[in-house]
Amino acid sequence: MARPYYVTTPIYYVNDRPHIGHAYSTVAADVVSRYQRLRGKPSYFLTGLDEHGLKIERRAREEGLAPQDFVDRMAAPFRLAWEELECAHDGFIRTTSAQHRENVQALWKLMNANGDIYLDDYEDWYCVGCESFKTEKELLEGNLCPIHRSPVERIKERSYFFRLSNYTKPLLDFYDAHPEFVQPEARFNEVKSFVKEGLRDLSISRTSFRWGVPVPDDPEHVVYVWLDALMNYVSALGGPADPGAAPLYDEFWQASESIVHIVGKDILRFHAIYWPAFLMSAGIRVPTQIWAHGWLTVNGEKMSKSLGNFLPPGPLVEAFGADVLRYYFMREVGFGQDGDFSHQNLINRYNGELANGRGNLMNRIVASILKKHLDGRVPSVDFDELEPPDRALIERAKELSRVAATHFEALAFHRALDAIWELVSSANKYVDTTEPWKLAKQDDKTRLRQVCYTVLETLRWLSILLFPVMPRKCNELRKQLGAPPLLPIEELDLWPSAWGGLRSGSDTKAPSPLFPRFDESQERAILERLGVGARGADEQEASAMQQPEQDTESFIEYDDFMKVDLRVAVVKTAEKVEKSKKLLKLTVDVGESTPRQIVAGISEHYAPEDLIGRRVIIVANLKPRKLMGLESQGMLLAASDDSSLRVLSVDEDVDPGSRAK
RNA sequence: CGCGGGGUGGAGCAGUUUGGUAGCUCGUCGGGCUCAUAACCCGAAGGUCGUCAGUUCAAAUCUGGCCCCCGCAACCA
Repeated sequence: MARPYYVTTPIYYVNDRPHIGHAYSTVAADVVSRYQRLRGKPSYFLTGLDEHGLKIERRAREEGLAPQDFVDRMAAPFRLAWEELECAHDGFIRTTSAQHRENVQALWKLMNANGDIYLDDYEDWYCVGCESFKTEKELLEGNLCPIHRSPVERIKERSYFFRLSNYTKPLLDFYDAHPEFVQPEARFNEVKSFVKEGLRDLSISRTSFRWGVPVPDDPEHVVYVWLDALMNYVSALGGPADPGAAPLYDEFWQASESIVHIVGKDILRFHAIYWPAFLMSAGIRVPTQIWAHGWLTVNGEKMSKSLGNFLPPGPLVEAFGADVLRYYFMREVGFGQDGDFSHQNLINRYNGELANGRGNLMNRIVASILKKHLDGRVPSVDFDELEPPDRALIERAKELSRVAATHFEALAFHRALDAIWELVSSANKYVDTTEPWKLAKQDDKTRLRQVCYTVLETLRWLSILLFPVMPRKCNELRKQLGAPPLLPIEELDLWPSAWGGLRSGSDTKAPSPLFPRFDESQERAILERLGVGARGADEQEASAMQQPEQDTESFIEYDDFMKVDLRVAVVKTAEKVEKSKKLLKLTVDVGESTPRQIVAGISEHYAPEDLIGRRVIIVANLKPRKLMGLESQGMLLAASDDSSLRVLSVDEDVDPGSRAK
């Protein structure tokens, strides 16, 4: 009996709008799920939304909405996007659901019962204006709050901690015992080396905002977002909150053959380290595999807010159809590697592979020969009388079907499609070799029937092999072949292995090309409609909209500004800091008796010798701090954007030590 | 000496585990076919496999050094 298969996407942050990065993950999970289901396995495919957190709370307030109303509104575009993309999820989890919240609390209690949670002080950067903690990464240069642009303070807060440090060894043992736990392998190495460094206990509660799951028995605290978010994979199935009353949990978590989390490489650590540790602590089964896929660039550029090039999937689906976009995602880049989404490339693959390759194979037989010479019906043949080329194609189909299956099992979608396209190509060669148009002229009906049937049956095989990737087109193809639509049935493996499934005598349908070729003018029209290549005024305006608005509350007093002691300094020496990627060690003359040592993160933008003699501006009264063991007695001012960084300097006729204001 | 991945014809990739004619897709050029969505099929050109040295009868593949790119970690006062 086939054992269940469970596959998930990350839950997307509801504050975003769906873009092709989300779509890529979701399509991959859908393809896996459809494949497993075709093989007769019960499969459950989960996606959903992360709806908690400070950012949501704040956005809702800005819009004058209750947080729940806000997330309800933001959830709609995601549901629509997956519908448009034919992603047939079985579950759609929202972290604000009662079922999820109960399960997060249940998880907490289990971890607590295991003695892994304790209360302690948490120390981090805090912005008074926001009334919240900031992570180091959020801060602007010079410890400024990204929102208020004012200095943050180092303060302590009570917080619950998870004894993650106790799980260093159990995790490493687990990794050893499960060599395929993280894919691709290179990513697994990263995870292992991170854990080998030793893990520190993890703060798992916050008191700085309310929009989350309250900690059991201490409602002052809200559960840490990742603990909350990760639990979705279990809570969506019913989870441990309600023992004995969660059949999905029993089937797809407890008894599952495979539990596969598809994630982007950016959130691998949470899935490969924290999540198993939480589950071990709670005594819940750990998933079988974390699959970290790569990132897509768009026409060679990184997707970023400042470029405003987050492509929503909707217009692409409208222009090309869901199946074509799905095909492109799965075909273009190796799953696990980074890749590029290029409109031109999509069109090239469409024309070259879908239209000319598979589409035309269909057309040249069904629309033409079959219709003209065999009444448009699937001919009947005696399989014992087939000739060597026919048998060769059949053998090829069987072999490639097996190969494709192997690759689908391993989530190597591009390789699966590679194998399938070898079959398309073999079939086209077969038609050229057997020359059915000549057989028609010679009126050799027997041979013509054999050739036509062989091609038609190959097409039927293709309609199954490609079904996980292009469900709709495959059923259209089957309709044209006079075959019934493909409906996966539990316990029944529908993957093709036996020749001759296509019924003789069935009527083929009036052929309309499944993948009509785009000519040059259509290509241009599509690209234009999608706004590709015309990167002009609109785009700039859009990105200008993204600039932070002037916030009047963030004005500071002149006196505040004067607290910052800016001085002109002459760079005396400069050298790279050993083993550091970004740091330069400088000594500068600030007109004091001894030069100061300053460590600055500019090594990627300046060669040390270029700085010597420069008159730069430094913050002279900044509290000294050690960086990679070296004390920095001040801070060098520099301006930077996405790609470059330039140090501020003054003309030479100002003495070192002069105040800047 | 922090850990890891990679550098293969114009582009994108496979091949490296288990040394032995360097392969695929796209692009370019030539030919064939004419059933088909100007589609299909065949053939050709194009690579000192990052670099230097070593092992070997033989190295893209094994060993060592070096150069370059990219992740992770550290780090950006």
